[in-house]
Amino acid sequence: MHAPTSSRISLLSHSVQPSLPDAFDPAPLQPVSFFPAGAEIYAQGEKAGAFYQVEFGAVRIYRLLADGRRQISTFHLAGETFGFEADATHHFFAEAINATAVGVLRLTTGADMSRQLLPLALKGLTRAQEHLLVLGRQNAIERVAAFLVDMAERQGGLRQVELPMSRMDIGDYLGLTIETVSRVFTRLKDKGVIRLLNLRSIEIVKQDVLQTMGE
Amino acid sequence: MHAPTSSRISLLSHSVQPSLPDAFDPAPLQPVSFFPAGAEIYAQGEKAGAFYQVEFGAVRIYRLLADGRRQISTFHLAGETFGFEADATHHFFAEAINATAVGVLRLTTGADMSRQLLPLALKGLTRAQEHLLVLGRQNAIERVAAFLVDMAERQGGLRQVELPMSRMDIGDYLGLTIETVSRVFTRLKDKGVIRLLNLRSIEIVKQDVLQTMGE
DNA sequence: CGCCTGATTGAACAGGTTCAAAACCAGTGG
DNA sequence: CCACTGGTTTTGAACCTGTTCAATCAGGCG
Repeated sequence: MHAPTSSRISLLSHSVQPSLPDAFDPAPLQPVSFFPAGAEIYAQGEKAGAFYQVEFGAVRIYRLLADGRRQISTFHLAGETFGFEADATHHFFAEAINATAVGVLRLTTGADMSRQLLPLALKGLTRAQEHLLVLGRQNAIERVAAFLVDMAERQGGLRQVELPMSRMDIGDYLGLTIETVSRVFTRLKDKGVIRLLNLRSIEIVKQDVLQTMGE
Repeated sequence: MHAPTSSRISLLSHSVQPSLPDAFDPAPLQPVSFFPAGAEIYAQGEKAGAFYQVEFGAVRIYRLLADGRRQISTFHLAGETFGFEADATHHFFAEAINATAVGVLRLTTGADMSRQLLPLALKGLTRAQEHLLVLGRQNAIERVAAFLVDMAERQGGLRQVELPMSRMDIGDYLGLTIETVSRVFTRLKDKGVIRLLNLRSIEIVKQDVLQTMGE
């Protein structure tokens, strides 16, 4: 496991409790922890008790099978919140995809906390259930299309989309191999639906076509 | 849309608000609504604003693609609660699988409500994310094994498991066709892992083997 | 400039789907 | 009680999409 640039443990056990900011507050939370690319933020089985807001960078949440197969359930981009669990244990792994900063908040058990967390939990639940439809019933092209549309929306609906993650990550998110992801990108490019500006950024040329494919 | 045996609308718009029972209370909630097999409890796009607890029977929660492909995200058995949404709109369909009774509760916006709902939402989130691993990374035999183990656990861990739903429902839950589901059942039977007592109930003979296959 | 990792492309393969037919089961009526 | 009937499930065979294995290509960093 990688160590974050500023010790995670010391921050989590920080004895001075900062005043509770609004979970939706776009301003940075305190304290902030930094993780280099690939660093583990928490592991499955670890004790939970904090939650996190991405300041910059990107985070992948995933689970593993015994033989190493991996399923990424969500990516979290700047501004998004993650880390809340049904019980005191983390059921998933969280890793920084790139150099990432996350605001860390210890959980209190207040009613306010519930009121703030519930909308986030419900939104996450809806997203997860929508992703089930993609994995259970859509083919490779539809999966990639849905992924690109989602990423574009989360980045403000611009034509140009930044993909902070590798093909491997995309594959493990969409239940595909890297080869298939790569082939689908090529296919979409040849059809003139997208343009590959470089490995990590694409331009959506035919928004409507992509939209239709992914639903 | 099927009409429930006692009108859903009249129950939902019931002007007398019963005292709020504990969401975890195993005793029947009031009022109770009855639905015959296949009846719609709510539809995607409908206004949300109530939640439900299964008294007896079983419920499927699902989403559709434009061409009719269906993904069931969850089954709810007796005692389980469903129907909470991220906003005022239902994002999924809910249908009775068999003759089913559900307790109906109108939502209030209190802090108590948040505190009661949050654990349910978080549990649902964890379940959905675990199901993502099944759909994204497991093959047909592993999916069915995981499903049977889950159903067995939810029925008290007994050897004999009742499957209230059709092969079609199981397929749409596991992202498989009915033919594949049927073939896997046959394969598991031939291996001596399960016995098919009748179409809707199976006996788990080799619990350990099934367990290992599904993880 | 060269190396090393990640991405792309190619060809053979396999698991699950599709299409089709037979078997089974539950419910109904004689 | 049994036969009929409609729908569901099982079984079979051909097919297809995505995987696997392998080689080439590209790009970032020392």
